[in-house]
Parts: sequence; C-alpha cells; structure tokens
Amino acid sequence: MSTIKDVARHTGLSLATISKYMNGGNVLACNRILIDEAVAALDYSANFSAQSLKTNRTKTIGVVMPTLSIPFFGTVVSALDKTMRAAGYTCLITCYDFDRELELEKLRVFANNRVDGLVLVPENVMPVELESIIHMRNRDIPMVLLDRSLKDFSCDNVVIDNLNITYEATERLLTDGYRRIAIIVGPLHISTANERLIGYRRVQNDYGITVDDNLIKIGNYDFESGYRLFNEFMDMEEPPTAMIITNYDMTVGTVAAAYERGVNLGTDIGFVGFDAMDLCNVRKPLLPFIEQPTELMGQKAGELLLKRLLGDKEGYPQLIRLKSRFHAPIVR
Amino acid sequence: MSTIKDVARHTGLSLATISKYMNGGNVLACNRILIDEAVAALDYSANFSAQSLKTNRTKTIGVVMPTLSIPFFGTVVSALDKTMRAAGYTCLITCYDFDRELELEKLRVFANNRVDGLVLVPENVMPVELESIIHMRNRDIPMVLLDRSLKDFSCDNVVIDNLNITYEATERLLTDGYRRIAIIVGPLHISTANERLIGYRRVQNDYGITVDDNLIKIGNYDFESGYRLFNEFMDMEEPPTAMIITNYDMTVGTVAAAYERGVNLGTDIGFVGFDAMDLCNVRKPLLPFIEQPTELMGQKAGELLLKRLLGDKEGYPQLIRLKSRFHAPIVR
DNA sequence: AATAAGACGCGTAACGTTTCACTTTCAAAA
DNA sequence: TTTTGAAAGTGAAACGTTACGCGTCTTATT
Repeated sequence: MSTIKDVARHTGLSLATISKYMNGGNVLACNRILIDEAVAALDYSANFSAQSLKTNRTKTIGVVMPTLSIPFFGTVVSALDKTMRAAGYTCLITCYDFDRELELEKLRVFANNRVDGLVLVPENVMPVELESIIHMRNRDIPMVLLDRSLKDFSCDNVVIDNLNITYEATERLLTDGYRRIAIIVGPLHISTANERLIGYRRVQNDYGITVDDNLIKIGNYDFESGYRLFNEFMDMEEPPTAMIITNYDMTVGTVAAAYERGVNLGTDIGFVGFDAMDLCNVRKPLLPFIEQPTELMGQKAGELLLKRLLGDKEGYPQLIRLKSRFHAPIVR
Repeated sequence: MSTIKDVARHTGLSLATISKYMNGGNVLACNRILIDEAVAALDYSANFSAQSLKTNRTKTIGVVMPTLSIPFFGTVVSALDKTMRAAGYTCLITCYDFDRELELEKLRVFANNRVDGLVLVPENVMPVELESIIHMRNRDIPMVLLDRSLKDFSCDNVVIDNLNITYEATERLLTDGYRRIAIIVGPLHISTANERLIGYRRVQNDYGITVDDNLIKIGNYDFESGYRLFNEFMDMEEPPTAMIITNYDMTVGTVAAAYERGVNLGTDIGFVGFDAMDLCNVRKPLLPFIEQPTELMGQKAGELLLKRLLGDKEGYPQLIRLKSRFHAPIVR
C-alpha cells in the first residue's frame, strides 16, 4: 500500500512537493510528469484518515433517516447527494428504523469526526440530545433538519407547507360539495402529520363546519395503514363521502383497498391522494393529488448546508418552507 | 475539542494508560473512576481519523446501491445493517442512481481507507474495474455482491433462486390450464431479470410449449413499466390469458392499470405478483405471488462479509443462493 | 522477611498527511 | 555581469491515536 513517501522516493522530490501538487499546487512541468508517472506506477492515492486527521475536514456529510424503505426519502436524498457532490462533498447515509436509541447512536457516530455536516430527518430525538450532539466536543457541526421540524429546537430546517396543502385540498372537496370529508394522517408527534391535520381542521372551521372527529384516523404512513383505515372508514355506519390521504404509501394502500371493495375513487367517493402522481394521474376519472417538491427539498437542504459549511451564518436558524402543489383535474 | 492528552493531563495518568482503558484494558479501580470523570468532564471521545490512521481499521463497511427509491433494497440493507451493528460495525450507504460513472466513483471513495469491507448491488460496473478497486493499493478489501451476480467475475455473492421461482410460478399457471402466459421482466443485463426469464422459458420448453416472444416484455423494474406494459399486453389483438410480473414496483403498476381498466386479476386473467404481499394477500380472489427472503438476504450478506473480515477465506468465492417462496392461494 | 509472579503504568515511536517557514533556482532587468 | 524577486522546492513539526517494550508496584507464597 503505497504512501506519499513512496512517491517522493520514486521521483526524488520531497514530500512537501508531492503534497503540494496533489492538492492542486504548481510544480515544474518536468516534475509534474515525474509525479504523474510515479502515482500511476505505485497506484498511489491519498490516505483518507491521515488527510482528515491533519486537516480536520472530511469533505463528507452524514445523512440520517428514519427508514430506507420509503421512496420519498430516497428521492430527496438522491437530490441532496447530487447537490453536495457538485460541491465536492460525499454523502454517507444511514437509517435508524424508527428506533430512538439508534437515531441517537447514528448521529453520535457521525458527529465524531467522521463528517463535516449533518442532515437529519428526525423522529423521536429530543432537543436537548440533539443540542449536545451538534455541540459535540466543543465544535459546532452544521446540521439541517429535513422534512420535519422539531418543537423547541432551533436549527436550519427545510420543510414543505404542510398546513396549506391540506387546507387547499380540503377546500377543494368542500367547494365540490362534499361535507363528510375524512382524513388519514400519520403519527401526530411527527410535525408533518400534525400540520396536515391542522390545515384540514382550519379550513372547515373557516367554512363554519364542525369537524367530526370520527372522520380523522391516524396511520403509520405505511401501506397497511392506508389499506386498513380505508376499510374502517367504509365500514362505518355513515361512511365519509370524501377522503384525503396524506402520504404516498397510505395512498397506495387506499387505492388497493378501494380496488378490492369495488369502490370507484373520484366517482363513488371524493378523493385526494398524496405524492402518487403515478397512481392518480393515469386513471379515469383523474384523481386530484398533492405533489411534494421532492427533488427541490434535497437540493435546498444541500445548498443551505453548503452555506453553513463555508462558515456563513447569515439568517441562522433558517426555515425554508417549500410550496407543494395541489393537482386538481380540470374536468371532474 | 478535547483529546486523549487532555484526559491524561486531567487525571495525571499517562496517554498509554488512558488509551489502554478506553480500549477495554484493565486499570486500577481508582484510576478507572478518575478517567471516567475526566472523560465526562471534558466530553472526550476518540478521534475517528486518528484511530483509523493508527489501526488501519474503520469498523465500517460501505454499501453501494443502484437507488434508494426501491423499498426492496431498503429492507435488505436494513437487515444487513442490523447484522453488522451486532458485530460492532457501522454501515454507510450510498447510491449511484443507475449511473455507471457514479457507481465506480462511489466504490473508489469507499475503497480508499474509508471502509473495511464493501457490499455492492452491481448494475453496470465491469469485472475488470471491480477487480482493480478491491485490490486497490495492494490491499484486498472484502466485498460481497448482493442480489445480483456478475458474469466473469468471481466474488462472494448472495442472491435468490431467480430461475426456479419463475419456473415454479409459470408451472402453476400451466397446471391451472393457462396457455398464453405473459411475463414482464426487468432489463436483461441485470442477472435477476435474465434468470427469471430463463425460468419462464425453461418450464414451457419442458412442457413442450413454444414460447410466443410477443408475450415477453422488458420493463425497467418501476411502476411506470408495469402500468404501461400491462396495458400493452391487454391491447394486443390476442391478449395473454395470464401474466407474471417479476418485481414489486411493476406489480403495483400492473395492479393500478388493472384497476383502471376494470380487469379483475385472478379471475379475468391469471396472475402472479412479486414481493407484493400487501397487495396480493388481501384481495379476493387471493392472488399468488412470489416472496423474496428480503431480511435473510441482508443477514446472510452481513454474515459472509463478517467471516471475510475475520480473515476466514474458507470457500471463497462463495455463492449463497436463497430460496424464494411461491405463495399460491389454496383455493382458486 | 525475601522474593517471585502478575498486574499495572509509562515513554516513545510510529501511522500518512499537510503546512509553516525557509532556502534554492532561474530568468529578466539594470 | 550583477541584482532582484517570484516561483518552486524542502525539512520538520504537528494532527490524535495505538502498541511495543519496559519499569515499578502489589500481593501471595515460602
């Protein structure tokens, strides 16, 4: 395993010169050739650990996610990775499978000199714990919270306008004449679920409608929840006449359940899906759905983190709230 | 940012003693207390770069995937992570978005002193390139190929019995009396797709049936392919009477398309889905489907890698081929 | 009380880089 | 030919660990 010393010996130049050249410095043309040759001959490449020990930078950022089984997060992270890569950073991803202890452990592993910055999709971590991690070892490590906010914790944050988006979707169903509008949301300790529920409630208040709490069901943001809760709604004595589903997996579950029961979404029952362009945009009737700016989320998070990595603290803590789009079919 | 030196100074002990204790060595009870106190007071934890520079180990393995948007891979990796974690290793994940250059770059980044081992789900990388990466810098770095095999490249490998599983599924449809059985497979340069197609062909040969190549369609393992190709099949002059779909996303696409067209899977048309327990196991009629041992794949890959990391070269290159299950409803 | 055996503690030399503070080289200007 | 100054090259000191080879202290045995 060859080192920079081997290159120095091979070329007859000094360590310092090789290092300088490898880091983009100028050397004489003849030496450049010499070094290039030696590097090729010895199959040299710089030792990452030594480099980051010396420079205290890793040019790496850590991404910590609740799960790898939700395509939404995959797409966001993919865009984040692209943004960071363009700036010379490598993204390293890990997931904690919704487990509180793991969430902390993974953050700690990263924070310990392995990464220059962090992106976190938080689930159960507590503000005080997070505080101690980003101030770890008296060094502030830049962190961006992604998709979700954390109460009582100020931090750079990229989210979408969850409240408005369910407000708008519900409003659409209201103006279409539906009155018994049901909603399936995620676990309420997750900010997205909570905000989406508030939007749903607020618009009905604004329209002078009393919300029937039986029309609110809380799922786990997964296929099974969507499938099961749709059936629960349809089995009610007085089923809802319309339904809003608030994430992708639950939308797919709902569509599957509807198919099985022979319920025709959009005609038999008013319907708004989520992130399910595939599913909603092709069928007849076209179904309205909410679309999150997935790629943009990753990109914005990356840009914000890069800004912090350059030491620019302007506007900290910054909250970037991106607009979702409500796609309503033109003709119903 | 405190170092082991600070702990030494704070306790009055030497560097060597602190280091020994931090690595599980024995020290006097009084010194243990002293060190624990100092570590807490100074918020000390070992510098990862220095540690791995010195020991030449990172206790980390790199996982390189085609995409993060396919839940199947997420589940596999989650199980892999669990296995490695239990053995004191950290998994770092990255994806290359189906891009050949990126696939190579990500592997190189990892191979450069950042990880002790590699797990790769290969797509376009060439054997010779892979060879040069795992022998990088004259150091052999253990690697396990996951889910897919690579022609002309011998390496530890964990896959499923793709051929048998489509053989069995097709055979079931044959014995149920179907004769125009269609199949939707993935891109044929991916070993899973290729093997699944071979199984489909072989059983029909064995039954003396001439395969109609119009009944074979090649998708991209995504929702859109399943949706589109199902429609293409149904729009044929003489549509197939049964259909086998060979991954999860395409199965969901197919189910969506069937729903939209009012085609009743399982009654109007024979059907075998893939990995779609959710989707297939709930509907009436129950649909047969193929189930991959997702968790087991991750676990086996982890165990094999751990064995290599311990220096045990027994049986190299080892091919672990896991059995899938064909779930057929008992009553049709 | 002497000593052997074992446990514990310590000094120091690496690991492979980068970087600071110099020195040398070389070509153009005087 | 000498002077000058920028460009290129160099030696050596870190960065924070670990681990080897010893020295020293404790304790038990005779």
